[in-house]
Amino acid sequence: MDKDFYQNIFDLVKVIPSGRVTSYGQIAKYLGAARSSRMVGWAMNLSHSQKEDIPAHRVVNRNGLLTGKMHFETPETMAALLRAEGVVVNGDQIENFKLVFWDPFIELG
DNA sequence: CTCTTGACTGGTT
DNA sequence: GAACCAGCCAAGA
Repeated sequence: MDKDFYQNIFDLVKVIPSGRVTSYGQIAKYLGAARSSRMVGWAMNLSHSQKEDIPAHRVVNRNGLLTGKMHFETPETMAALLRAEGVVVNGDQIENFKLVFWDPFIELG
C-alpha cells in the first residue's frame, strides 16, 4: 500500500459488499490511522471528484447514523441507496447496525 | 502564516 | 441516553 492515503480509503470502501456498512473510524483504524477518522470523512468529500464510483453511502459514523447524507446529490440519496441494497434505514439511523456492520479485520482477515 | 471548520471517535459528566 | 470535551489532521479563507 504505497498509494496515497485517500486512495487506500477509496480502495477499502469499494470492497465493502452490497448491503453492508462500516464506520469511518473502522476504516481509519484498518489503514493504521485510528485517530484520523476525520480524514476518512474528508476523503469521502473528495470522492466526488474521483473518477471511480465510491460507495460512500456504505460508510457511516459509529452510531450507524447517516451523518454524511447531506453531501450527496440529495439528502435522500444515501438512505435510498442503502435501502436498495437491503439495509433497513429508520430516518437517518440504520436498524440492526451490528448485523450489517462490515468489519475489514474480520472480513479481510 | 494563522484561524476556522469538519462525512469522526472515545471518554467523561 | 444526551451533552460536553479533547485529540486528530487536512483544506480553504
